[in-house]
Amino acid sequence: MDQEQNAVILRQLRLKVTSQRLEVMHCLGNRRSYLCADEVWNRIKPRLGSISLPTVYRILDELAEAGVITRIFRSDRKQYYFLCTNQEHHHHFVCESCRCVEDVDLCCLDGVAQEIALRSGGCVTSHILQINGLCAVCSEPGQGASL
Amino acid sequence: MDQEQNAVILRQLRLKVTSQRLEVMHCLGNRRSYLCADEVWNRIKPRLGSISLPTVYRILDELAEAGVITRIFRSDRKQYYFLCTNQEHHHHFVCESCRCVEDVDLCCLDGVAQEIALRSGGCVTSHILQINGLCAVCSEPGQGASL
DNA sequence: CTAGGTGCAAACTATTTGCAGGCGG
DNA sequence: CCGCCTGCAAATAGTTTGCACCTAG
Repeated sequence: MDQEQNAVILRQLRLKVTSQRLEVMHCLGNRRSYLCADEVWNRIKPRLGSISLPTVYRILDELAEAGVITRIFRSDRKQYYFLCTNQEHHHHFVCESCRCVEDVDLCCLDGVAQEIALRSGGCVTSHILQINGLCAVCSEPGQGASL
Repeated sequence: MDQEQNAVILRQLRLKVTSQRLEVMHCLGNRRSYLCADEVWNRIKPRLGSISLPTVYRILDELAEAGVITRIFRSDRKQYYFLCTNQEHHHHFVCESCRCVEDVDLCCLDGVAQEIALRSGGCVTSHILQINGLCAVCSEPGQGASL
């Protein structure tokens, strides 16, 4: 059961352990792909009896701020969320077809920060790196699930 | 005058050369920082007499699709646009304080694409890389303009 | 018991769309 | 003069907010 681990995470963040928060975390934690707010909502509604959409938004937002879940960028103007347990600094390879996400360990941030410091004197505080493409399954001809 | 260069770009994209399109390009082309749609709108309105906001949205969108301008990511859910003339593959260092943008030539995409191909067999089609921080001026204590 | 969390309904706001008229090529 | 482009007004939709009630600690 991951509920206990999720409860520990919530306590560390000084957030109360509520069934709503546990369900949101459980929902995202049990998949290798990302979801948007109303998809999370629809999945956990039957399990909780009911939960309001604003609550889902609030929970997703606070978990993302805390770094527990990651935002996935897409060109529609919706927010997507992915939960990964990898604590090391890393980035994501996101399949445009089936929405699955794989970890990518390579990151060139050190080099970039150095270049910026040397060239202009600015300092780096954060960065966004997301790789888009087709996963192994979806890049097989005729295999892709369409979004 | 950059109007003639911008007109050439529009013709290459098979877009009609209209005063609205020229003004949007001129507005973004004359700065080292990014703007959102309604900021562009407010800046070019007086120069054109009038222009509608939906037109600004349409122009920004088609220029971004064509790769003439770049989208800048921020956590509010607005779209920001930056025009840079650098045709080489590169990324941007974005100052969180004054909105200025500097080019960053380093990109680890090749390594990443290789890692993904080797590890799982997926293929990379695009990537997002944006470095956030404070530019040289804004990282001086007491210098930063606040957004 | 009490502060933080949730539900509800309503507001907000960035962005999009349909359509009629306008103008660039 | 034809078809792309624009303006207008209205709609869309994701997300946020105010407030009263509730519940975890």
